[in-house]
Amino acid sequence: MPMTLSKTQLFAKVIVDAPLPELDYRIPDDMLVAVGDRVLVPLGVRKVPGIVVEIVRESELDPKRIKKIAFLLTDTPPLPQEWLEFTRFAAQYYKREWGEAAVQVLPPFFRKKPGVRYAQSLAKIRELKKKDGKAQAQPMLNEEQETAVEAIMAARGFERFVLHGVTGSGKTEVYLNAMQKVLDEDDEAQVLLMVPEINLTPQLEARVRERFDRYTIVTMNSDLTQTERARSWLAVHEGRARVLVGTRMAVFASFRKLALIIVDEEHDASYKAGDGLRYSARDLAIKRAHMNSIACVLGSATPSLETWAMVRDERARLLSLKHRAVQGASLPKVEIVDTRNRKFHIFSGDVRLAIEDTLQKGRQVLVFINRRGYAPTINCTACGWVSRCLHCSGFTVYHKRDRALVCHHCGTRYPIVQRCPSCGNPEIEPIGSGTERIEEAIANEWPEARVLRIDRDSVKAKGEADKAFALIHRQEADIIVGTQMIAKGHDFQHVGLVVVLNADAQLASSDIRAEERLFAVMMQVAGRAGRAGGNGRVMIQSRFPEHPIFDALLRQDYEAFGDRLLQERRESFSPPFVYQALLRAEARTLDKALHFLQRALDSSQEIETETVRLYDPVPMALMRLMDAERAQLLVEADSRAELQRFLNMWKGKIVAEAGVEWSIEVDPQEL
DNA sequence: AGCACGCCGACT
DNA sequence: GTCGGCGTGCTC
Repeated sequence: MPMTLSKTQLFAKVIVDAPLPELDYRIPDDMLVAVGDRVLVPLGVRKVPGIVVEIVRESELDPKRIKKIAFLLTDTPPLPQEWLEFTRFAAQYYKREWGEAAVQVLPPFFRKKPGVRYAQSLAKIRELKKKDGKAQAQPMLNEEQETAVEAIMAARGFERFVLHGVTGSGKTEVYLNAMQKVLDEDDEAQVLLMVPEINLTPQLEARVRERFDRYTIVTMNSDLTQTERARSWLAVHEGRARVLVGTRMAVFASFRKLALIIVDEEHDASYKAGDGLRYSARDLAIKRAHMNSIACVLGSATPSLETWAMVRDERARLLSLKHRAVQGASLPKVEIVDTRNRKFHIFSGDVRLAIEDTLQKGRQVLVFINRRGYAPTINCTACGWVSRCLHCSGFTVYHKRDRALVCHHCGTRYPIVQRCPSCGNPEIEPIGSGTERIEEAIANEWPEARVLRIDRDSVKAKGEADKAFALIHRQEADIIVGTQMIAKGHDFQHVGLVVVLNADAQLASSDIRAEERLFAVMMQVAGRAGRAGGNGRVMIQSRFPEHPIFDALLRQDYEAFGDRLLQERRESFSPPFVYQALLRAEARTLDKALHFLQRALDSSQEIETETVRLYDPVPMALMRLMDAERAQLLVEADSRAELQRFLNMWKGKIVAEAGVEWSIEVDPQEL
């Protein structure tokens, strides 16, 4: 019987970067398409990038409506099944379409049709070869570190570890050892080391590179150029790179053989994506480890309560580093300075004395204030007028140096007013203090000291921050005033005193996570003092010195702190004991946004559920942002599964309204 | 998401 | 009389 050469028509299910489900396309006879291939497909009048997720023999659709795949991108091997499943999970968990999530997390470079220059840079890319050198000498581990590494290596399949230890306890050495063992064991194995945005410093990268000289290491973060990012991505995708060090986006890299995931500073807020797919890279890292049956290590001096709850109900194994591994490092002495009866402007008498004493000893002082600008707002002394943004529902911040009133939400700048716009009074005064004002006060009080301010305004351009930090290391500054920026990732050898101003602002916050964040930041700030030579001092000014947070802080006792907060959360039915999602709406007017949410709330009545609770629509904390008025509706459930089940049913019932933009956020970090 | 189509208001 | 506003609907 003669061979029939008529080919069977095949169809590809393709995901694209749009809120659309999988779309069917005809595969041209001469095109060899596989699952995971990147393609260009016609969509409406345009051509868009897509990914083939399935190949089928039949389509439900009217054949006339099915278009052909326009182009097959053959520049990279197909995306592996594991990556497809992982992105599908992420999309469905965060209530987006698969394509939106998957295409968005590919490096921009791989979202377009290749040209000549593209091919050239790709060839250059592939020059990054898999290395195979000699083993490195390893620093000695102490007993705790040894135990931690052994526990991680003994993991069979999926297991969560929480590596808990203060600054200087040697967490990094544990990561590096575990990584090394995993890499040495299997010469295909790959490791993902995730770091917060601010921590991917050249210093850390250099340390990892030096240690893993024998392996190809790549990094991934938003500072890389498109080509650099593509090069890293491809090296991991093709298995040439064995180690990926990256920020939250790295969780979506495509691996050949992922064998270990480490999330450093897992409590850090930068793991949560603020736009697009609002994922938590830490949560997804755990899920990905689970899907790959491998270990996931979460490291922190101050674990998030979600993570601490895992430890306490034994979903994660706690590995504690209680002793300082770093030579010469000692715990700084923490003092709470009672400012209830303040008779001073910025620094209490004790703090002033301590600053002078430190300067005399030739050591540096770090002053930490969590607020940039000169003053949070300006105020008319006669009628009480305060400067506000025209586009947002917030005050504008007085920036003295720039001679401007700046909205920190939308960036709008306004000229300084000479007289009150409301009553004409020429006396207008700054209210409160930011970094600029503190800098000014210090310069007045200690005119001989060299003062350096570090915040987002003083080190705007790329590289300026590194220059400023270098200045500190060379001891060319005596007093450093700064925001969070100075708290993270940098080891200052000559700092003898850390002063914390304005810790109270966070204690007064209504955000349930404010206290845990304050604790984390203060532990971090405290870690800046006394890295070398001991006798480091930390002074925290507060009007609530009896607050229990300080008790735990004095003893540097995270466990007690975490347990107390968990207890409070349990009693108040708050996360991590309940699971939350928000339905958000924005419109030209608050009424429209609230109306939409009310309708969505009504539509939820039809859904049968016992444990899911919906709250009334309310304006958001920052109600107006860039001329949009915003409101939200909180949904709570006793389990993730219940919440997911409810959201899946609810999503289909929500009816769009003209002029109202809406979105669902799963596991919001702020309400 | 993008993009086209379509139906009402102020401009060369 | 046309340019352009954004409301509506569709994309395999």
